[in-house]
Amino acid sequence: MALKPLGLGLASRRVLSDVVTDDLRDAIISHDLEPGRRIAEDELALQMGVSRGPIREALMRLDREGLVTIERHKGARVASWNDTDIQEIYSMRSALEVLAIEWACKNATSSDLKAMEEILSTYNKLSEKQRTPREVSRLDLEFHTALFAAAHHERLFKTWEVLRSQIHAFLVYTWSQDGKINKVFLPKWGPDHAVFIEVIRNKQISKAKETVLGHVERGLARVATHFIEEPKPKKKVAKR
Amino acid sequence: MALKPLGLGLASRRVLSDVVTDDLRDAIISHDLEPGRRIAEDELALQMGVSRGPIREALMRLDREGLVTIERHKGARVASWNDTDIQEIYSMRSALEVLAIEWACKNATSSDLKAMEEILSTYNKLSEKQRTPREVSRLDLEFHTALFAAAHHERLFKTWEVLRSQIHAFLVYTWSQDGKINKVFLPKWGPDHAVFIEVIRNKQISKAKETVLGHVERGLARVATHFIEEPKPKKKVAKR
DNA sequence: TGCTCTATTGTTGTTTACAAACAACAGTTT
DNA sequence: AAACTGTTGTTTGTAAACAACAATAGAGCA
Repeated sequence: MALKPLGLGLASRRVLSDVVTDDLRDAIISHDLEPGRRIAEDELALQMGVSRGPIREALMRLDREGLVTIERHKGARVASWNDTDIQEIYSMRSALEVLAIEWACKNATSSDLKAMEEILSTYNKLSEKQRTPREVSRLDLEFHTALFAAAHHERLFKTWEVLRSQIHAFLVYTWSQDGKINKVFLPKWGPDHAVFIEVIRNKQISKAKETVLGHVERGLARVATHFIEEPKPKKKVAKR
Repeated sequence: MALKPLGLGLASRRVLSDVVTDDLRDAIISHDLEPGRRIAEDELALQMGVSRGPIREALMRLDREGLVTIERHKGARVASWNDTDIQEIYSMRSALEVLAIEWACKNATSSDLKAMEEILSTYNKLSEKQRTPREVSRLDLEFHTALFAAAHHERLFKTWEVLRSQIHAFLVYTWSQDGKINKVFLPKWGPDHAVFIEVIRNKQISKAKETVLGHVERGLARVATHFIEEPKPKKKVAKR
């Protein structure tokens, strides 16, 4: 059984369905499993060396996260994205992040701010070569996750986690396809996010909201161009 | 096996875990299962005449909906509410409904508007006696669900469904405890919601947003008073 | 050739049985 | 009396077998 013996210091004991969920999520985000691909419980169970129980549980969770789509009696497939999805995701993100930064202004502790600063400084320490799409998108989402954590709003955080998975799923892929966007975007990443910390610390709620809105909208603009070119990600019926 | 042979005309075939989920949800919302109550899989399985599989699935879904809380190796209990929860829920609701009505202004079809009007007229046809807290809260949530449907925003709708369950879970209970609030609230319900339909039809986005914001905030004010009196819903360790 | 019906096959839904984790208790030791 | 330790009982996590459903291919017929 493929249990990782000693991973990070985890709060609650890891259980098989957790392992399966995380592995599957990684596989989807890294596009090892292409969008539209069918996932049979039996096949996956055999491949991962566990029974179907934990697999079913993992698939249900990923369905909730929007990374797979389960149809009754028909099974699961990896979710695929079109421009409508992008519009939905980013409009949700705007609404949620505005709420998040509002609550963060009220509730953020100094350790919350410190956590955000550390992510920022981690980014600044990266060399140009280390700033791969994969790594930057990871740090980007980590930063925003820290923002949501600073809001101290349980339901908001859970909702963000769902959205984050979906964003992650197409962000790595999208960015890695576009060299020139990265050229203009990467240098601005640091200063851009430094503003977040500042407005939260000073509790400038209305300015904070504006900052977030602009930020998310620029993010959408970068991503959207990709999904106009690629008209309809035709559902490919993938064979194993 | 306790399958309801012919329920409503359902789109996809109902499966055991669906039945269990719906029954359990109803039981929680109607307070047949009091907040904090322990739910053992075996016990429930025996009681409903199904095996633990569907039960587990149902509990996981209701955990996602926020109606039960699952702790690893410790099982599930019915969620309980305090004033912090109320603040979280209503702040989320504001953000979501503003987004919803914005999208509804852009995307609502005439049949969407008709659906909302019909709920309104159903309400108006109710006699005073029929306007029980249970019935009114059901219609209220149905109306707002119609609003979210009119937005034609899949992810927004799913997020609303989660929130709706939670609201429903304490709304029936809260309202049924307070006679005088209903006296001033019920007569205004109809006109209040009629405005929604009007601003959507005329696509008055900014006015629509204001309308929604005020509406939700008044809702919060009504509910919040209840949770100030009742300081801490002590976790009662309920025996069966 | 084209259609319908049936049988087959592969997949998911459900059940049952077993293993592991946790919680409560009793007995022992200090 | 208090704290530790081993045991027992209850409950969840996992596995494997069985049943039901959906899709498909092929036989039979017009």
